[in-house]
Amino acid sequence: MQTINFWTFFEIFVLLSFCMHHVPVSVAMMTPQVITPQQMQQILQQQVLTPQQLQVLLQQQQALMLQQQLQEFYKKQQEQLQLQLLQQQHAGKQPKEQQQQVATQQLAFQQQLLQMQQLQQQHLLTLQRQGLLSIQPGQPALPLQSLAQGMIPTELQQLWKEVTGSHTADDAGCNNHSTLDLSTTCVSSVATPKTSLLLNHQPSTNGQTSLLTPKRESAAHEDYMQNHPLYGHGVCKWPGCEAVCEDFPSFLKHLNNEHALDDRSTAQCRVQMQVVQQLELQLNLVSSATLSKTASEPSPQSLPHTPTTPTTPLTPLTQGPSVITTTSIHNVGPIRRRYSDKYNVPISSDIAQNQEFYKNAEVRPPFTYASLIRQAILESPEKQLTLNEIYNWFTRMFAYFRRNAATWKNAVRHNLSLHKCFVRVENVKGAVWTVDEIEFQKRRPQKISGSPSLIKNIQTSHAYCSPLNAALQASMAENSIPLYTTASMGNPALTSLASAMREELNGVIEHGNSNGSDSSPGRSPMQAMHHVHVKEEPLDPDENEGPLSLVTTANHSPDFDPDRDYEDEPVNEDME
DNA sequence: AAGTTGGTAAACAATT
DNA sequence: CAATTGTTTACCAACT
Repeated sequence: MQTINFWTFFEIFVLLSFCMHHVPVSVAMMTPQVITPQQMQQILQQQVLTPQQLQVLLQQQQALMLQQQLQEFYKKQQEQLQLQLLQQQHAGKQPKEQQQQVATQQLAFQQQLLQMQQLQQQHLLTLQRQGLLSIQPGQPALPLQSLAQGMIPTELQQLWKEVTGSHTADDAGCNNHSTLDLSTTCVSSVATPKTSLLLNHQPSTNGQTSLLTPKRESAAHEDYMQNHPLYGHGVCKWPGCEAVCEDFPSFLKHLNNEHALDDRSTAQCRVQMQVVQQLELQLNLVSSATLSKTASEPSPQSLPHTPTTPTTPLTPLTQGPSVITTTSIHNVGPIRRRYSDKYNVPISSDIAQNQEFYKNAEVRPPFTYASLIRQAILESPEKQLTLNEIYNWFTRMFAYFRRNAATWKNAVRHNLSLHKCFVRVENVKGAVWTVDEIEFQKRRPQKISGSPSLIKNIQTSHAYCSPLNAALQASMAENSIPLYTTASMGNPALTSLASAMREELNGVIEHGNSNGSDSSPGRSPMQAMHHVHVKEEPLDPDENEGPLSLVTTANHSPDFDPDRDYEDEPVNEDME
């Protein structure tokens, strides 16, 4: 049965996604007004935000994405329902059971939608309270687009810089992880006309629309304390927490202890983004599968990039003002934080799906040099590259590496020499570099931090539940994220997704085996799947990347000239 | 607290 | 000769 095959793939894919803590990307592609997960990730990495700001940002993003989805979803839901039923009736082959099943699934979807909507409204309320979304009575209601336009990355960055840097005297309030008081300065500084976001909503009547001013700071502070977005009715409202806190100070203490910006909360962010992505993916697939059910399947690669509607604008990341520019957010000083290892972002799919982003935005790719070099080599047809070809890959793929060439080229050479996983092979016309995959995996221990119960949940529940649902439940339970996808998400129309996953799966299966005796608690079944032919020694777990089966397309950045020498490009480091 | 890992800088040799 | 390629050491910061 095709359906069974599909679910098998789907199941594995979902598990894989969560095991890898894969940062979703297609959301950003399809709803370009929203911050990309990468930008979110960068924000996380830079740790310029307090957990509260992060939470707000996350909620904001979710609200935006959900709102954008909701409008179209209703239409498509109806469309699809009718079309499917029609098709099935005409085909006459489907037993009534299946028709009923389809109808049930439609219902489930709609329930899910309702939950999303409720969540969204909750988010919006929270945002209003926070002052991040100001609803101005005097202004005419603007279409959703204008809200989205207020969310361009640069402005957000500016916003956060403003928030975190505007009051060094009271810096501990906003910028220190160890304290959680989102001071009124934070609130008032974001609630400026410049940065306030207009929402296509009726003006609220509860007085929350007024902008806070410095004069009202103390009063506002009181107000804020009473209206802390995460505190209400003596209960912590962090998603899924609901811890009882007698008073506000104890709540703050609780917040500080339990919801600090650590691996756990960032994992929550990722999972939530993932959830949204999965939902959107489903929405997209439902509609596309409906439209092309009898036709050929859409190409797998095109799936994540297919716009929801033909009118969806191109990603603003490639457009003027929205491009993340050097002056806006380029990293100051050396970045010593490690990304890929910590967050287990699969480099191949990240790069593949965010090619345009990395090509145009001067954002440092969240991977180590070693990972990038390996990626470059493995992407090549012969799985080998000369040093210069590696250089070229860097500059071709990443705008970030079109500057400070001396620095990163030195780093590349340094890495090539230093790491055993890079093997120099003498060639007829010089030398090329190859990757010793075993060595590479050896030196990259991986953990899924503190989630044995997640593994357990997945293992025990995926067998009999809707796979995605089970994985979501498990993941969100682990990460204390409320379940707003309780409705069954199964839908036969998602078949086309299977082929998209097959590629990734092929890579995984082909890739790995383990010594088979791994029973460490923090290990996921998917990780175990990864080691297939690595038997020699007790290796550390994989990186979960698999052999790069998600092939990147070869379109070059329009503004990148491969012949140009970026080495001496004047860098506007300019004045501080 | 110590060890590990990764990024940067730099000295230097070998090769082209 | 210069430029490129490759090796190595040192230091720092983040992380475990």
